[in-house]
Amino acid sequence: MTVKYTILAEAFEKLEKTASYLQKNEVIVDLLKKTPGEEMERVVLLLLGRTNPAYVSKETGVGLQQLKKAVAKASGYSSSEVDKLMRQIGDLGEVAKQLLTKKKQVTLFTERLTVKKVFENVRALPDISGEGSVDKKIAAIAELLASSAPLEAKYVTRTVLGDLRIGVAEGRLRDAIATAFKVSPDAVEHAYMLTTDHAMVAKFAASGGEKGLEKLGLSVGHPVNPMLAQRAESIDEVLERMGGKAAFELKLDGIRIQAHKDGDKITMFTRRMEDYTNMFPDLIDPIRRALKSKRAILDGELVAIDKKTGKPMPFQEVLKRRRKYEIKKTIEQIPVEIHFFDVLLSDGETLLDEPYTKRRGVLEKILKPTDKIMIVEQEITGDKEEIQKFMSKSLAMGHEGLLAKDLNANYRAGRREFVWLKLKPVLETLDLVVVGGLYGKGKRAGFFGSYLLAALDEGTGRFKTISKCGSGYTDEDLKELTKMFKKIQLNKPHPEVDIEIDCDAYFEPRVIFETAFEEIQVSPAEKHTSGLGLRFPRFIRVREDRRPQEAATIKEIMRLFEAQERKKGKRA
DNA sequence: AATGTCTGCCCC
DNA sequence: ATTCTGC
DNA sequence: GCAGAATGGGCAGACATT
Repeated sequence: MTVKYTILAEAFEKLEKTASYLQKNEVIVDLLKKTPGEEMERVVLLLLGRTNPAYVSKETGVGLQQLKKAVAKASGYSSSEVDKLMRQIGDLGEVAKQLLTKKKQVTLFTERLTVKKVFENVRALPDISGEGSVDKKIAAIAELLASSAPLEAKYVTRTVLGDLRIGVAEGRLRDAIATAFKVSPDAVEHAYMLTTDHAMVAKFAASGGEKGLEKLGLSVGHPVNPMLAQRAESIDEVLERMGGKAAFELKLDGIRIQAHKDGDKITMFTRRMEDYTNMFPDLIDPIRRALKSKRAILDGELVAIDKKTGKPMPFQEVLKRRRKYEIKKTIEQIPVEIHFFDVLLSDGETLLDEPYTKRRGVLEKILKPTDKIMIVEQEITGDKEEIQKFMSKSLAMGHEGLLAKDLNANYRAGRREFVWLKLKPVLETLDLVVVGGLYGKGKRAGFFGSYLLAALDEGTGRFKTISKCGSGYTDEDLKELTKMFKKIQLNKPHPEVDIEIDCDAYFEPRVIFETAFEEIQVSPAEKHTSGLGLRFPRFIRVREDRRPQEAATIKEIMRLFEAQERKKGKRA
């Protein structure tokens, strides 16, 4: 039995229109109940805007730019027409719907799209590769769109983009599976934590209820969604939330790595459950030798340490290890090590549901540290001064700060909760000049969704860009800023500004944003003309009291950058 | 062969 | 990654 | 407090273009 795609498209439309969890639940439950077993996997994945479970790393290779071409092709409208509408609406799915509505008035179509066809065609995209593949992909998508009704085209488009934006993700799906198949949300969540596979959870729940879900378990070699931490503002907040005492660990700035050992076989997964094993052949044998268990799943952070100084190298250096070619050469330039802090399974024992202290105990028992494989330094305390000292030590070592962990908490796979807290030093801010704006997408359609910021180069009197900023605004901010900037917008960069990045509008350097960030980085000049970039920029407020000549200067920022590097001990 | 554009449930 | 917002 | 949806810098790789 086949399910028509229009049923899905209509359900998606309802889900997009309502914000209520209860109503969303009704719609999804309805859909799941009428989905036959053989379609369950497709429907569940499509609900999440995907055609593969999260742990399968296959990408379409089609993003907004290529997809715009496919929409143009399918609708018969020009690229500039698509661009124009895209700017107004901020959602390519809606653009596709509108353009096809116009076209479909003159075209009759007979064959109705099925869920299976959409699913398989989208899923096939990653396998199209080699010379000419870009055009082939565009053609394949255009064909799918051409046989879609307008509403269907909206969601086909969004599915290809991997961004359904219907307010459905793991939480809504968990609750709906629970209701539809009469099992508890906790059972669904637990099963998902073990398998990382909603389609499988739905199938087992549908056919076997809670008993069915209990059959699912951890499997070595198959990634677990890593547990995440919330940010805390202060040590006091940490102690309050943790009940006066917690385990504190160094927070390292690298790549989260989950290492699996099954006999001799080692596999490494990232936070997004990508298999990175091949990128780190230099760690395979060390892990194998350091780990006493025959089978195990460990959680840790991979960092690069400068041999000369003993300090961590910038995150940008670690990123260079993320590669397919020239691995051997890069191993020498950027040697890495892993600091483990958790264990999810050891030999026969699944440890997810055990408290932190027990897991840490097991970790210390099964891991014999070496020069490349270590255990994260930890302190259990409730003493504020001691925590402060540990924090200072972490920063002096060149690390990011501390993680605080609830001593009794189990491992909550894939969750970001307040049982793990990150503590970082308070933010700095810079007063930067707004020189450009970029149209927003989705719920920011019709507004500038982000702004390009610059600093003053005192030597030349010119403004040079340092970062975009698209976070920190309230809805009200976005509305008011857009209104204000539309009045003074230019259609080319102001003559006093050096810009490499294309914007939708440019401004005379006049308005100043106070901008928070975590770190100053070196930036390629073809991106930011100041040669510097901000890590994690966010808007704080408009500095109405400042004139552009009072903005931060490149020289000042350069000094801040040097001070920052000194603090981390990376420079003399 | 060099350069440019786009993409990534990318990493953070 | 950070941040805001509706539930 | 959770979930979801906006948005950031910067890296390598895949293709397209010159």
